[in-house]
Amino acid sequence: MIDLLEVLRSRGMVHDATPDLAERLARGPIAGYVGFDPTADSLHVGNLVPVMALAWLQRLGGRPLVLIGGGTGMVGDPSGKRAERPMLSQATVASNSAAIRAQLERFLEFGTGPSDARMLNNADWLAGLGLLEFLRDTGKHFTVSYMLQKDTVKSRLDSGISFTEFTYMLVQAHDFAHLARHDDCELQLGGSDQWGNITAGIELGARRDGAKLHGLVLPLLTTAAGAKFGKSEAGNIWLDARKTSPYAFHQFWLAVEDADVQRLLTFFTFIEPTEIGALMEQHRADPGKRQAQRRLADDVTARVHGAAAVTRVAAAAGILFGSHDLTTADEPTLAMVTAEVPTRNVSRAALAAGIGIIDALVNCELAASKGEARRGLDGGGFSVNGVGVDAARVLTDTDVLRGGVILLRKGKRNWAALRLEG
RNA sequence: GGUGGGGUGGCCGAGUGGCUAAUGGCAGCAGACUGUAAAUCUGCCGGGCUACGCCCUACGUAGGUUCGAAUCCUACCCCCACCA
Repeated sequence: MIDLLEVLRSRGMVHDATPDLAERLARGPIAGYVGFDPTADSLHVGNLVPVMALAWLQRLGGRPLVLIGGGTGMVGDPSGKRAERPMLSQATVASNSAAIRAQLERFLEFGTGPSDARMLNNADWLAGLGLLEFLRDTGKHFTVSYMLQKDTVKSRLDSGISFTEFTYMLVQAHDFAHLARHDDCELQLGGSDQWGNITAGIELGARRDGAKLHGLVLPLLTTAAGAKFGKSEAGNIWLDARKTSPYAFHQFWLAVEDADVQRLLTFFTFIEPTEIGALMEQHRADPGKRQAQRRLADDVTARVHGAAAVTRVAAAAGILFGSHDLTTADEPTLAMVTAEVPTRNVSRAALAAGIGIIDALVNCELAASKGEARRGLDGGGFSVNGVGVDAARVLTDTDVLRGGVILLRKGKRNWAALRLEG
């Protein structure tokens, strides 16, 4: 039987793993965990690599544990000097966790069976943990020199690291050992930056409890251009449809550059490597068709937003990017488009009086400020119903298309709709 | 507590009295070319306005000197290194 390590390796998803993991996997299914910060009420695509790893773990018979950092989220990893990490209230953690769980259900089967996923919150055991108890049971097993050798600490010595951050690895180690004791968890997965923290947990398990624990870290995903993956001009690409519309989500994957598609297909879909190979073959034969990107976008969007969303969104994109003349498009076609695009209402009266293009653009958030709108207009970056406009343009009733909308566009692929109300 | 260094726009990093809304790089946005790709070239890149000009806000914070300050002075806050 193929094991987790083989599958992930064949997909280039193993950055490093503890040496005995292969042997352990050969003996049977394993429970493994990944930690997530409950700092937002949604996951974003950057979080998806470990999620996929957990999904593979489950597909191969293992039991995925999702650890919500309700406790560590309060102290951990304060980046930036001014941005003091916000204290999350229990209520926020609870609602964020619930939202994250709902998203994870798209990838994992939750339940109580032997290979069903479970969600845990480390606040449950960290909140009541006393300092003395922690120092005795966990701190005692680590030397400072061991901790100083960790890259995460070493690289921070010059720029400064607080005691809290320094201690973070012990808290995470404590979590791993706790899960090992109480939930038979023998494996921790995470990004490659987690290696030090994971091995600390393995150390603790071995020294204190005589447990044999394992770790596997995934590569840090960057684009071919070296940029951080998962951001667009609008910021993070979220799984939550209210934060990133299914249309925008699908577009994000569709616009991926050639140099990245193959890797993204292997990371974010369950498609077999041989099939991906064949797909890339097709893609190279006619890159302009973007078949690989289409497959990627459809696959991931279907998993996150459902197959129906893919159909809708692809149809809308076909119209928006096709050679359709929007001014003559029929109502159903336009309805399909406007359903996928951010929409603002305008009153009949306001439109009759005429709406300046600058105000309209700011109003529908295609421009962040009037100045930005003006500059964009000067550069020829905006269009109304597919026709380029300048700053003097005023929107009136004559711009209203069938179905009562006006379509505004910035650049090639940022759309917004004004809907006539009443 | 001492000594030294430092806090500039999303990030990095110049700038030591007016020519500075602040060089340069990165990131970002738009245009051209393409394939909703890359590369390349071009423009933009604090905000507002009844605009070829004007008004706000901005160089850690608060005062001060000056016709004029990111640049000088004072106090304070914060960060870093070494020492105690």
